[in-house]
Amino acid sequence: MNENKRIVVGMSGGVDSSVTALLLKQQGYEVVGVFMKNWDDTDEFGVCTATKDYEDVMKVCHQIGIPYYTVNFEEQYWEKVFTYFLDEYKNGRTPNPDVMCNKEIKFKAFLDYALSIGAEYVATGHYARIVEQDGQKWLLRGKDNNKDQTYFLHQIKPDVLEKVLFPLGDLDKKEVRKIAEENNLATATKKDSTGICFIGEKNFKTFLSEYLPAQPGEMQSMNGDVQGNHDGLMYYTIGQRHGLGIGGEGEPWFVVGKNLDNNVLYVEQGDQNEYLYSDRLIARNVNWLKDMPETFTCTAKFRYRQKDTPVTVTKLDEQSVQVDFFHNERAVTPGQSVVLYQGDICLGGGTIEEIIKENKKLDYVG
RNA sequence: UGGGGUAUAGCCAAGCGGUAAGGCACCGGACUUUGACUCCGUUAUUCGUUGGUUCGAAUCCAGCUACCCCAG
Repeated sequence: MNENKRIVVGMSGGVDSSVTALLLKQQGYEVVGVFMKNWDDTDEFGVCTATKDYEDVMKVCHQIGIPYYTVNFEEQYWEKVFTYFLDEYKNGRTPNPDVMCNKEIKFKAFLDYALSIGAEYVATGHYARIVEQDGQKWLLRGKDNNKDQTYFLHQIKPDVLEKVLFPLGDLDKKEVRKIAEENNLATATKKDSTGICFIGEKNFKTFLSEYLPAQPGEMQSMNGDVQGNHDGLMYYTIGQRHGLGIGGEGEPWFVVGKNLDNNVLYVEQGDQNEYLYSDRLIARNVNWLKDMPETFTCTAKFRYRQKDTPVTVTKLDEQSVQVDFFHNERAVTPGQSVVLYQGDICLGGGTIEEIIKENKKLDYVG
């Protein structure tokens, strides 16, 4: 029944997308493996480090018996993702490039490409589920809650769900590894990739310094005392502990904010420090994956791999919301995403713009 | 140039004659498709320096050096 349905699988050269392609092939689809090249990461020896990944894609596709192609989105990636990435850092915020990559590249440019070559669906190795209920498709967390990636997917448009398959959504990571091993896939024991795709193994600071000028300045505690010097505000994010180099007496020091005008990084001592906590945020660029009323309660995540926390959401307009936390939250950070859930259903989410505590906007978080 | 005090890892800091705690920082690793957080682990043959006492000294004594405090 699936014989004549063509599916394009986004293949990264990792075990997840390999198994994705395999499973769809076994289900009888006409599967095409496509490797996305979004970044020219030729190193100082003239070797493109994506080459190794593409070799793995080729091996796996041979094993499965499907055709494979490369598609180049470097231009779109630079324009839509990397520019955003740099702009956010320039403004002292902490961007989430992977969220943007899913929104603009994987589930827009890449999807359009797939449809243009006659594909009925695009599939990826994300740990997330799409289910249909009452004639509507909803995005659900992956069954393997530990690997759930809906946080990164919340910005994709609802109608995109009609065209996407996540075959790994009902599997645990362990099962995926097992399937890969049983089928002797070349990527069966390949280590999971982490880190920003275009930075890879490189040092984050070194990478960023190649694109943005660093402006060293003072680190101050909130009372104005100078505690040390920073290498440039963009290298730090709210709640960060390491890399400050402040030793001495007492508890560890954490970044609690930044002042772009004065080029000051604010630091305070102790994981429980009051300056790290807030009780409300304003988010914009909200994407809804489910119709919701003007105000409702649900749970939210402010960072990937964080536990859900109960909140009340109030729509300010179609694109922005106010989110009130039931309990004070630590290190909520502008530029990161707030993603809303009801049970396993991902309702959508937006970009954190303002942090508020006791009705006062926290200006120091930048 | 009178009196008193302190000198232990990058920074705090235990130790008080029996063979260098701990915390912070740093570094390494785990975790992780952001940046972080978190977790685990390593890090002083040596206690400002030179001598002395002792079976044995970071610990006691003396000289020297540095810093601090009080008087000047």
